[in-house]
Amino acid sequence: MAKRVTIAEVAHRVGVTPATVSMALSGNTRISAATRAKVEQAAAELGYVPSSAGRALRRQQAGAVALIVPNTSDHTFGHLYFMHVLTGLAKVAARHGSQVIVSTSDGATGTAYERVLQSRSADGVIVTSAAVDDPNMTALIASGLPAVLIGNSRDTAAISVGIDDVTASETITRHLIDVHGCRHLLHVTGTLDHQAGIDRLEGFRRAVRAAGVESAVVEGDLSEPSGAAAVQHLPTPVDGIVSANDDMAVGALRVLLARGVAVPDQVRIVGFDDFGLSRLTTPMISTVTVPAEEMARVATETLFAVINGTHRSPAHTELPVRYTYRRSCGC
Amino acid sequence: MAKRVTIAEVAHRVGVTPATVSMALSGNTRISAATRAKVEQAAAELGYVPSSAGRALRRQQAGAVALIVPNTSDHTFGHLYFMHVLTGLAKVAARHGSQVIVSTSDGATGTAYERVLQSRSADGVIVTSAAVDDPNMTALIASGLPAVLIGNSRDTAAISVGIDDVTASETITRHLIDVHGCRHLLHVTGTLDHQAGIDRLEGFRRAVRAAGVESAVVEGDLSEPSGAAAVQHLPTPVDGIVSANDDMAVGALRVLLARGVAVPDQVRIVGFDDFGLSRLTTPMISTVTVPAEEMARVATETLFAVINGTHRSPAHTELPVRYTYRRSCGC
DNA sequence: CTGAAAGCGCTTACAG
DNA sequence: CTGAAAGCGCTTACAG
Repeated sequence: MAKRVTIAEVAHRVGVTPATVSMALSGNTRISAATRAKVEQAAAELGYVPSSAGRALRRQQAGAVALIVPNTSDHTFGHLYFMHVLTGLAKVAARHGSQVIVSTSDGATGTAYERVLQSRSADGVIVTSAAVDDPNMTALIASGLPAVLIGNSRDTAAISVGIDDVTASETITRHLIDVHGCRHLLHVTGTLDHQAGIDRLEGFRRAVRAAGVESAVVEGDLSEPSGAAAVQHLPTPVDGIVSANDDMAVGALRVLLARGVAVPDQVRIVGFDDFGLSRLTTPMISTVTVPAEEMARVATETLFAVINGTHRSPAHTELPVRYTYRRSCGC
Repeated sequence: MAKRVTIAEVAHRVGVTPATVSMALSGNTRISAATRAKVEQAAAELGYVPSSAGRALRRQQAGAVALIVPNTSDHTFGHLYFMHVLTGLAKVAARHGSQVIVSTSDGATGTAYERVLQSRSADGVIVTSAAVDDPNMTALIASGLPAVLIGNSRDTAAISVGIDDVTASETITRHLIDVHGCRHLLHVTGTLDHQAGIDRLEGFRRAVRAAGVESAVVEGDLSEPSGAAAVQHLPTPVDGIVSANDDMAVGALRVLLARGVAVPDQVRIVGFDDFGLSRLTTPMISTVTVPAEEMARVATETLFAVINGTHRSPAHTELPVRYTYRRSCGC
């Protein structure tokens, strides 16, 4: 076990007080250039790294931000999504000299993020994929602790970063109708206790209503099997499927191909997310590219603004999506 | 900003000293049951959560472990792999009441994990995917700080958890030869500065040598494009491909299918990892299922043993793999 | 048995 | 301008 070097040892070697070392290393102009040079050299020689605990206790801030991962994220969607989010978060946190804590909110502990915040392990949290009216979420927002939500929330007190799911869903549905001439559309929904699921359904409805085409809706749960199940017993002949995510689109695609249905010639399929899956299938899946990493970057920048008191008023930032048309819609 | 409750406030409300509160909450028998009950109630009412910084400073341990993520993990492989690792790590850390820190070792900072350890932000680290003879890695191991490696290392001082890549690669190669009658094999290697790449190549060589079949080797970099490139200009007619990971197998598969080559009828393909991709292609890819999450669980349990002084001697734990034969090899 | 001090490592407000 | 104390919140070793 390598010994840890304290500020006192650096001070002793240079022949100054710990306070001087602290100031020298933080670039306080009160310390002469000569002293600073000596302190810096001694610190380097000894391999001094400030204790995060000592610093955190004194400064009254942890020097870390936390990403709250809901326990419901065990499938591939979750994996890819959270790595995009984690990547974006990590980049911004590094830029702010902050550590990243990943906190799993397992059912038992319940309010994992409250503990993270109250123990001051983290100065703020990024929360994502919360269900609408999740009591933990509303409590968190009400508590006023620094928190930024990735996604859309009805809570007007929330600070959040998201996309316009209604418009995105409407747009890609209209693409099937207007560009590819679909007249019998099926929507496989996401989880309808999440705002994204609700909004993507709403966008679909708007598009089919405006165009006056036939439509059906099957409720899914974002998993690949639920997408497969949704097309097992089609309620009606269908020439286009709008899936609320790519995983379900993969499931639907697989079933159709196995059944000898030509995609996109007989049935066109579009998905949502573009976190990695949609490029792997044959045909590749046309989808709404959700900028997860950028959402995380913006959310984390916002979080630091909240922590530093720069940002106060609740606000929602909306990021643009891209539409990535591949083979599965006929493009 | 919700105010933070300190142990002093709990003590004040109950009319005891902070020391008594600390002992009561930790279940110290010195405190009477009656007092403990009062303390617990007051703590609950006030919403007291111990400060992690205060506790860390006093106890001289952070109450956190860190996962070091190399910067080279930007592709999907990395995403899926690290989420498996992170999932396993998080479960074990939660069981030990420890936080999880994710630390990106960006090129600039270089020895990110040393800083994490020296600043005492974490009590130990899990490191993965390090290159053979990575100087940072050898320095870390030599430093004696608590660290467990996921993967195989030549460093005899390292504590590590891995699989037998040589045998796994040999076994799946022999499967192509013995079960499916392949006689002209191609190996697309992983990065050969990583032990896994070296070992998987070695296993392939052993199998083809023992069986006396023709073979060729193309060096890849674990990315899907490099798998595609490997089969663009085949050096020789090939009836079986052993790819050092699934991403490259996907790339190779895609090129062959686009060229009208039947898989598995004309060319059989197998991969490595089974982190999620291999089930998405058509045909699905036969592969070696690497138990990434379990490796992480075992590694993290070992890490806590090292931190607690229970585990001292360097050791390597080897976990079994599964062989998941799907459509791409003809099974 | 119990009360209260000491001290973990740091930084900044204060005294000189 | 500079030296050195105070104190962040906690836990345990010590004094009584």
